[in-house]
Amino acid sequence: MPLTSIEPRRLYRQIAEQIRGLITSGEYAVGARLPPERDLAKQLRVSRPSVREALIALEVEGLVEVRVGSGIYVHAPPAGFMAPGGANGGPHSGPFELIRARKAIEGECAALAAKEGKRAQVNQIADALKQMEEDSHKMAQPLDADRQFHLRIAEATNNGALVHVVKTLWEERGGPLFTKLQHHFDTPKS
Amino acid sequence: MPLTSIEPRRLYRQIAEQIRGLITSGEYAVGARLPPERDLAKQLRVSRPSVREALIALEVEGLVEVRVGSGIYVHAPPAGFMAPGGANGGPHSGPFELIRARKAIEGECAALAAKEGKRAQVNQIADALKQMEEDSHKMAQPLDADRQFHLRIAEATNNGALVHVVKTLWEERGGPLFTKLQHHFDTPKS
DNA sequence: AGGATGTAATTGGTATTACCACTTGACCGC
DNA sequence: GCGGTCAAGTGGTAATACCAATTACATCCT
Repeated sequence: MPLTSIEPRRLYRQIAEQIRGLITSGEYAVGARLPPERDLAKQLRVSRPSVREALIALEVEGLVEVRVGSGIYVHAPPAGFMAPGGANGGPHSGPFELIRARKAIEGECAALAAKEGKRAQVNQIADALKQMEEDSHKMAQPLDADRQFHLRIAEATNNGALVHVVKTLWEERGGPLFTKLQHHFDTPKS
Repeated sequence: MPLTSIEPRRLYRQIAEQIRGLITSGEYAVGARLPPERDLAKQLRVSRPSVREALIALEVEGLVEVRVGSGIYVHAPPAGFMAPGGANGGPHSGPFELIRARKAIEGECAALAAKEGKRAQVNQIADALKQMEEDSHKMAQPLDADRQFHLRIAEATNNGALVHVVKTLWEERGGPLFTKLQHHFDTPKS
């Protein structure tokens, strides 16, 4: 009984997500030094290696800069995945942007996949779609199957860059500030 | 003469570099499973946490994919370039993927921008376009202006997520292995 | 014999601990 | 006042242990 096929996101991604949230929410401005690794580990109730892994991920993304013996500093805001200021009056920046971006990009993916896709890949898409329907009947959130569906389409384009983009956009889901808003719009309609 | 500011590169970067080399040199083809973390640590004479940090960096870059309990697999080569020993049959996946991805996504951006864009943003786009023409007359590579052009279009969609995606795809350019190939296809035609 | 099933080895994930190198700032002597 | 020295703080790396998931193999039942 495949209930809700969980997706155990790895710790370092969750931690990175949290820290990313601290930065983008304005908690730590550009140039500011965020708490030492040991404090972060204690606050987040995780081990220091895990925190380090998250920080390395953020460093590769160019979000933070690590200065040996000094600390970790905010390097550059991601230039607008979400609202910059904490108490700002941003109209509809947030889940809406992600959803519309996904809509646009995944639409193009489908078009490309239709031309480039191979038969096996089409079958994978069909499988994901069927799985999604089954989950829907079980009153379960079809999150994972939905993700699989769109991911398979992206893969059918035989374009690694597109796959990466789609994957990234999906991972932005589950963010610290999104989830509580996201499900308002995620009623079975897509 | 400011000497050479030494840069004690951190271990995980050196390790990542080595593994990256193993991948791009064809030692490990796409889909292949590279040695377990413990073996890598032993071969490289470093600790497992360091290897893990390097692997996470590579994972963030999209080079490898880790499957829990199974192993680490090569996900997508940054470019299917002129490696002689490469036994891959991929046609020409590499810069082409990026260019086609950009074409698809930026096309959608333009459509969205046409609906959402404000007048000032349209002017910015026009400015970037003019700048690009001027650069072209100077026989200069219109790289930056070109980037500005597409970036302005993305910004005109008022969608931070799309801006980020476009920016990311452009940054993939200038990569270590791309530049020397890229300009073959970047003749003034886009 | 063949398929289903359970079990053990492999492998990544996380935690704990310790120690080293570098940076930084304060303190002290000149 | 200026310079050097030292100590506290912080990231860097290592070693180890244990857990969880996967996979392969052996086993058993039909």
